[in-house]
Amino acid sequence: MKKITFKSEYFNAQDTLDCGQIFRYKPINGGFFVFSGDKACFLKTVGEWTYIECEDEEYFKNFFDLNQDYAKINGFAKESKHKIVSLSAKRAKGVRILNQLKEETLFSFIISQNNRIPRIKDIIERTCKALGKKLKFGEEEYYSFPSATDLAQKDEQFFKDLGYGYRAKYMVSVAKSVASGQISLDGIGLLSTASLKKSLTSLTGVGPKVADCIALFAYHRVDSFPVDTWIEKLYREDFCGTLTDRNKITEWFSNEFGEYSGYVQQYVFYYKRSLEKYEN
DNA sequence: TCCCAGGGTAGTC
DNA sequence: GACTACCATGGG
Repeated sequence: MKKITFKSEYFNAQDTLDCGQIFRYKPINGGFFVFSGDKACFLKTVGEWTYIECEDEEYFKNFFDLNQDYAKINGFAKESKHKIVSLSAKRAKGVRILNQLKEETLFSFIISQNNRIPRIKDIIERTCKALGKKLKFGEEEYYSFPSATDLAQKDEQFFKDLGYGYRAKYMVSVAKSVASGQISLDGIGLLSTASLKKSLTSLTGVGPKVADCIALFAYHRVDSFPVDTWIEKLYREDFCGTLTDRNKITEWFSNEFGEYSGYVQQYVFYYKRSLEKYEN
């Protein structure tokens, strides 16, 4: 077991995990088990220090985006003329954009459509338990995220029984497209962000918002700005926006924040949702 | 009971 | 191109 120790005021384990970009993690002893594909680690933040315990050091260094200059990123957002952005940047300064696996992110965000985060987590956990490999991280048992090939062998009823609802048919269709090589998730990584999103939305069940999330969380396309119901609400309430077409709202935000779009989006998404939690 | 959730598809005009 | 009904499920 290796231990990576990292000092930064721009890394908070809970804030990074709890902002809807990742669905497989589990709190323990003030820290978290974090799962990605068939790998696992333990993550804990104490003050400005963050500890990562894992076997595959290089994988998790990249996973937690340790090579990015978050002082610069957060600084950009803090100086924004938009009050909500600078405020969010201060409150959510420990949020980072993870570098997640392509297949896992694709299938996870297909589940996410018109759904709630706790329920997304439950469905993914049931899927891993049903199809993943049983593994151990220290004393902790966990299941790997199943491959597209494994998913492609199941029918619509299988996914319905796991609680997918109407998304079951999307899983069947997309799993077959990926498993058959009809689309190469690595191959499309060579494309421009616009072409990458176009390729992703060619899959049944992947629309513009889900494609934006995959581009951001699995391909690190930080010029993406996913617009969901929360962001649309924030756009109206905090930016006094008048556009109603989500594609145009995405375009507006991307033009406004350029190469920092993805980071700004996570800051404001986290802040807006945490506000709602405290109010209720 | 209705409303909503990290929306997308297919049909209509 | 834009508008809209419909899509499962579960929590508030």
